Amino acid sequence: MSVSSIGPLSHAVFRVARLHKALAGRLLRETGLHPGQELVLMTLWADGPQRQVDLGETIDWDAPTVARSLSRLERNGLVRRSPSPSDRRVLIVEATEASLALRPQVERAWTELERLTVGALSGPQQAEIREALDLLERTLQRTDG
Amino acid sequence: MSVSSIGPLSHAVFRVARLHKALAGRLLRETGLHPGQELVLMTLWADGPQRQVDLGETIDWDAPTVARSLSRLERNGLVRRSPSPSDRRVLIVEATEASLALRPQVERAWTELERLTVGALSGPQQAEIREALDLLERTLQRTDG
DNA sequence: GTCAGATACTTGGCCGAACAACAAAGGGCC
DNA sequence: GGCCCTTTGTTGTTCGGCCAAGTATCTGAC
Repeated sequence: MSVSSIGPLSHAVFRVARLHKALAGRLLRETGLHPGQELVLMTLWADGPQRQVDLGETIDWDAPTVARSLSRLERNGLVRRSPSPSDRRVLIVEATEASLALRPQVERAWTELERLTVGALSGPQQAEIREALDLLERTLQRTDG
Repeated sequence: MSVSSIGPLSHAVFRVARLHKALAGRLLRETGLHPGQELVLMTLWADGPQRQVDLGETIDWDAPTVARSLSRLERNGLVRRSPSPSDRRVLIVEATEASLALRPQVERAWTELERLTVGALSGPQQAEIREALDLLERTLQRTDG
């Protein structure tokens, strides 16, 4: 009983995800960012200063992952955290001015990532794959808890 | 410029992969295995003793990941490594007898994972998604190097 | 035989990601 | 006011995964 004979769809998801993440890593290389960090920065660039918990909600990370990722970005001067005046539990996160220098590179990397992922797929094929992934996501979402 | 507006397909791949892996983690919980370790064991159960590099080839992991994962499995008594008589560089890996006790649970978990991933999808929808993922995989594979 | 290059594996470092356990602060209820 | 529960964020631990660097061994060209 090999892996693919028991769970062909699951195995395919595994492999696609690994390939995709590795590609993202290669494309982000020049920015010095690791896959995932660009999600944080892009969210902060797009939505502005916000609480950590809201950031985590947007990119769907749990609190510890957000906290540690921000610590690393803060250490590299790409992110700033300041206490909220209205609620002493929360920290307001924002992208620093220094981080803006990376924005063009990051957006170029993501555009390229999408281009390579879509590849030579035809319009209808792209739409099909997108629908398929959305369907998978909704199905998996229901298994939570 | 939000993440999904720049790379909707890439973002979808991210989210599906994360949900899927989290689900695998929950299902494997009773076995005490972490997602990924079951791939190693299933390969060894199916294909028998083999070199680390061949194992890595099958599950598509790089050498350091294979080495460390095997160290952990060896520490837990699920895997045994012995030197090859014909080539003193290589180690032959095999699943231990103790690991066989986990086999039914692992295969049940994977069956359940596939069932939940497929969800309520119709036959044609399943075939479509599988084709879509295969197409994605082939496209991404070509970006290697 | 010798030496360069390929191959097999390990280790160190970094990161994302999950779970658990914790501290601090807020909010509602009595 | 005092109490309980929730919310926010942190740290500890473990894991998969990548790159880079290093060791040991094999192989092939000369």
